[in-house]
Amino acid sequence: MYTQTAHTSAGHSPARRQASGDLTRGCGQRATELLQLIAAVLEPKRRVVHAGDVLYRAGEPLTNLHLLNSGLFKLISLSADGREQVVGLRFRGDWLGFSAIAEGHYACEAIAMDTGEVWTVRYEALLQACSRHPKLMALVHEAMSHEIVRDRDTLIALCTLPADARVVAFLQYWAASLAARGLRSDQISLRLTRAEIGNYLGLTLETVSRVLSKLARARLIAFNEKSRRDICIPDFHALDAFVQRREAGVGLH
Amino acid sequence: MYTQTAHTSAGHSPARRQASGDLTRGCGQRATELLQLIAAVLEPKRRVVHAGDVLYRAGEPLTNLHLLNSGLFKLISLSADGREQVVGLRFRGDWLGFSAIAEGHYACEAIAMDTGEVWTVRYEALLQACSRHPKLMALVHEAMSHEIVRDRDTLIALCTLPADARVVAFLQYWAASLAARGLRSDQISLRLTRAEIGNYLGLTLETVSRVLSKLARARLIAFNEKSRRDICIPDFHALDAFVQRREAGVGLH
DNA sequence: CGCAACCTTGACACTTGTCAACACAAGTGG
DNA sequence: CCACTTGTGTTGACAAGTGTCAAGGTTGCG
Repeated sequence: MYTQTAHTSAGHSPARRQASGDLTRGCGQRATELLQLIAAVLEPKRRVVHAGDVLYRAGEPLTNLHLLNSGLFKLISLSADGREQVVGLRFRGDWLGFSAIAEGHYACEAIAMDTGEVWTVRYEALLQACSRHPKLMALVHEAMSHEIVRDRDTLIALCTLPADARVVAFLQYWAASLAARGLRSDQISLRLTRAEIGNYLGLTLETVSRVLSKLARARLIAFNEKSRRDICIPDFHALDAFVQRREAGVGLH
Repeated sequence: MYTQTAHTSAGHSPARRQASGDLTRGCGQRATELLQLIAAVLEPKRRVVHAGDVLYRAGEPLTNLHLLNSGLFKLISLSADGREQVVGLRFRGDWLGFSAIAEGHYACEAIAMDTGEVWTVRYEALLQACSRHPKLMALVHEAMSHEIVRDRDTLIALCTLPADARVVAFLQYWAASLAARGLRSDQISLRLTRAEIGNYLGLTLETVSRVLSKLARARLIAFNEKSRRDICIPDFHALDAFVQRREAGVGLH
């Protein structure tokens, strides 16, 4: 789609897609490592949450950071007129609240999409613990850096991919997140409505619906009989190929 | 349809303008504070760069982080097929390299757009210094958090704003970045081509050019006679109003 | 049963990308 | 000096992708 060419790149090829394959394995381990270390060093407050629970709201002063032990959260940025924008999803091992550190108050709202367990630590206590435990500090930095990278990848997807590729990328991201945590990834149950997915991807709910229908017709995904939010991915490779084809097709002329 | 109005979030969104009055001062101070502390504690290597210099390339192993004392950098993410995506801009006081911490190697390429001075510190040394100096650790965390917030704001702008509002938001972001560092912000000299701006905003260069021409016709901006990359903003408020009107759904051309 | 969410599908409009042509400035080499 | 090239920016005509609007279907629930 963008005909701007970039030769000079020969040296290094990030190969983003591929890299995430490796990334997933390491990630699950790191999550466990982080959780264990936190448990040992900081005695986090543990708390069970249910779908719809609000962990924090935008504007609240930052006193705690949260670590997701299980479950699923969505992060929502609110504008004055009440419109919402989904700005992120969080799985096991992810932190919640990093974005609050800069300004001292939460920049978004965290809502549970499912039953799960949240570990909460005081930010001050975490800072002190980091001073004492270099390993912990390194892990926290890694987690923040990881969030930066992930946001950047999202940005690239939104900037460069057409609607159907975005939806596919979303499914792949979700599946990869499951796989990284050792769960089966060919059978994913989206906890989001079409409107929320569209919101997250910068699309309308109708477009999301159409793309999913198209993918289903092409047998690249299959809906569960009961719920059209439960999606089966028979062949990841075929999905990949689908996106590649779109990119190549538009790119070459 | 797009009814973003001013309050909370800072960053790319038009909302930031109001807040940036306070925020800019704080930001400039923080930058100075950070630079002083780093200079005192870590003896950074200082180095002058010129337009086009490459500070690091994607894939290089992370050993150093960099702090921008003056000048301007662009961050470029390269995909396997050679396409480039501008994923960020960096000004005085900003860090370069945070995204490399997670994976241990740089995730993008940093290219100087102008003459400037870069301070470089070894990442290991920074970690150790953070253990000894809680204040430094807090500042580093703040900086990373700030990067997360900024990326998120960019994301929202790209997801929710139409083309002309994106360009306006980009100009406002640039002006705010200058103002935050104590420079005059009504006279900004973009160091980017139309293609680069479009790339950053998820638009084509033609669209960027058209929007800028339209803004100039409406007297909301003015080009310098010599270079059409030097842009004058006579009235920030009028620019804001332009975006608001677009969002309210009033057609105008 | 009615009601409220949620999802799907179609018709149409509009924003934006694509393609093409041209203008301009800065080099470069004859 | 001119011709030529290269990079950049502007503008127009057209097409494609996506949003908008509207209608109807399904599920779950009081």
